[in-house]
Amino acid sequence: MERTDLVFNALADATRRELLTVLARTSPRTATQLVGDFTITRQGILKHLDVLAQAGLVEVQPKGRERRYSLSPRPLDGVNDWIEAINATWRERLTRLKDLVESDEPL
Amino acid sequence: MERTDLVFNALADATRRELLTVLARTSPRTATQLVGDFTITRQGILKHLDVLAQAGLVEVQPKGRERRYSLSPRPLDGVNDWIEAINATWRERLTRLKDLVESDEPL
DNA sequence: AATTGGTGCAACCAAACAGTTGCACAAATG
DNA sequence: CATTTGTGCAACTGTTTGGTTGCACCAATT
Repeated sequence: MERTDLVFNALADATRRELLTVLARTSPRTATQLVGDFTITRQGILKHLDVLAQAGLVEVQPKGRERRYSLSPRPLDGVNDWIEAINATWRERLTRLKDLVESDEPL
Repeated sequence: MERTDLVFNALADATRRELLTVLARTSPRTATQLVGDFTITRQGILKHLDVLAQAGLVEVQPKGRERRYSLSPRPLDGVNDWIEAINATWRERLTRLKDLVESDEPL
């Protein structure tokens, strides 16, 4: 799995997106601190945090015996780029169609 | 599963993203036409197209005995909005931190 | 030194999923 | 009418994954 794929995959889960939202508001936080905001176990949260970290969407900073997680939103640019690429291709295709219709060529 | 969730989930798969890219370039296309661009079966493609349709990212247009699929990129706006929301919260948090540092208050 | 609290690792389970094959049906074509 | 070609539906398989419990470890506190 390459980077872009990891990012999209990480965003595919609602709990993980919620984690990012929480971390955008208040970071860094440890897994145990995050448990309160969710209904699942700390281990469950840790798995999600790991997926997010693999995608580069979250950074871990060990501090004493704690592990503090904070948001790292830069990979989201890649998502924007991909979407923009799709939109560009689509717009260009529409333009081609429009030109074709406006030219008085027969079908 | 609500709409936004369906969209994110649809984008999580590499084959589905590839499908969208192909459809952005050349649509509408039938499932059988699309097979050539991939290594998987028509049935596999159909499953992916169904997921994309559920998310509103693809539209189906029956024509004779064919079923023509075309891109419908509007749900991608929702993704952009979500990313922008995250970025906004994050920026605001950074600003709060900066203000806190610049005010000459003691720690 | 003993206890407490935060952490990671491993095994396990059930559900979801990507992808397949097989078949039956409907619409074009001859 | 017979044949071909595109389609949908259903069943099956292997793998992934979200989530759990249990345990061992390590650092801080007393």
